[in-house]
Amino acid sequence: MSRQAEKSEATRAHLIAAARALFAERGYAAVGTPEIVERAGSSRGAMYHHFKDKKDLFRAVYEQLQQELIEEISAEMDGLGGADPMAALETGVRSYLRSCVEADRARIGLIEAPSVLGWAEWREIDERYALGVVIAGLELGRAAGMLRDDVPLRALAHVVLAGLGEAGLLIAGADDPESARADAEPAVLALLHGLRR
Amino acid sequence: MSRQAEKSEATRAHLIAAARALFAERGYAAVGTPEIVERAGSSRGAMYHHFKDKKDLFRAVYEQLQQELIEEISAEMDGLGGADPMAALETGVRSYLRSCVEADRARIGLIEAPSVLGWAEWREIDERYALGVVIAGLELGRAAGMLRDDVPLRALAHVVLAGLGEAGLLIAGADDPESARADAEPAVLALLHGLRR
DNA sequence: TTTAAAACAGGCAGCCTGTTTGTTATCTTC
DNA sequence: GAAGATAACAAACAGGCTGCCTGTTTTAAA
Repeated sequence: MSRQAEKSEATRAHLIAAARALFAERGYAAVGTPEIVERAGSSRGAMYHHFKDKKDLFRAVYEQLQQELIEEISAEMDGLGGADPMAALETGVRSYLRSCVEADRARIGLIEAPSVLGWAEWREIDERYALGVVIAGLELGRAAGMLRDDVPLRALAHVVLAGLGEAGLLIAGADDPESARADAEPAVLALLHGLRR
Repeated sequence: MSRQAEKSEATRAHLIAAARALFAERGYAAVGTPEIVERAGSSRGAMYHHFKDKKDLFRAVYEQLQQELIEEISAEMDGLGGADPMAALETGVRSYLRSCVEADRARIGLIEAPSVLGWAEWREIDERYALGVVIAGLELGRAAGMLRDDVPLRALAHVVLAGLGEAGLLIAGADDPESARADAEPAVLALLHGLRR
């Protein structure tokens, strides 16, 4: 990697990290680019060199977040060996909700992203990450004959993922995240189990 | 009602209506107050007299939306007579999804509201409207012994409502809302039926 | 009729965004 | 290795928007 590309990647990463922290803390609209670049130890000129606009920076933050998320979760799911699809789905749910106890993922990914990116683009990105995992999980469950297959899969995955997201918000926004998790987790699992046949 | 209060209420209503149309069309952040007051045939001075700030105007729009929504839906649910709680819930779901075919409710209530009001306030308002209906519906189902009662009700209501909302977005954002509804409705109903015992 | 207050209108200051122009460092090519 | 080209950054600028503040008019009350 060339010296130039290295430095460039570093400032890019600093900008994303600073934006991520600030967006998580106070939201997209309440944080200005001057504050972001100051925290990143950079300048607005550099920022607008690397990103088309503020929204583009947010998009990078969001994709990073999703990337991390599915890496974590699918690692845990794969750890099971793939014998039992239902167990894998359950593990995925538990893993996700556990990660929502630290809350920046929930705020950026579920509260800010839809309004900043617009629903269409948000959905499109999601499809490459979290939604993709859910769809795959449900498909495996069906292939194993463990889930009812008389419901449109794609729509079902959307609805399930939304429920999971809300559970995450419930946890992330609670005074006592651990006890909120104890409430939210059974709720999501109950929905999932209700899909068995 | 005095002549003054009458006129005052009229401009207030005009402002809310204009804001509602514009927010639904292009989103909260992309619409400025100058455009809102121009469409309302009013002035920024008047707007800041009636509302604390732009967010306060949005809040009024959102509450109006929720008000209309639950009036419509609970009217239909009550029309069933209350004999069968599961049928009432199903009717509520169908009624909501039907209303999402015209899309401003979905965009304002589900995409914009959480980020504009913040999750805590959004949830608080929701609790007085849609979430309240869902909680009541689930409680009736449990009282009738038709729904499993081993899951925290409040969390369950949140998760179900979020799923319902996502289904609404799926419909509102689709090229062909009617066919999207044909996919999304069974998905939500499948989750609901899965909660029976 | 006088006084107070509500309803509104317009202007002002401060901030933010996106663009543009300018400068420095790095890479490539001859 | 020198020179042109390009990427990386910096800083100033214009336009727009928000919230506030100061007036003005209309209505209600005393």
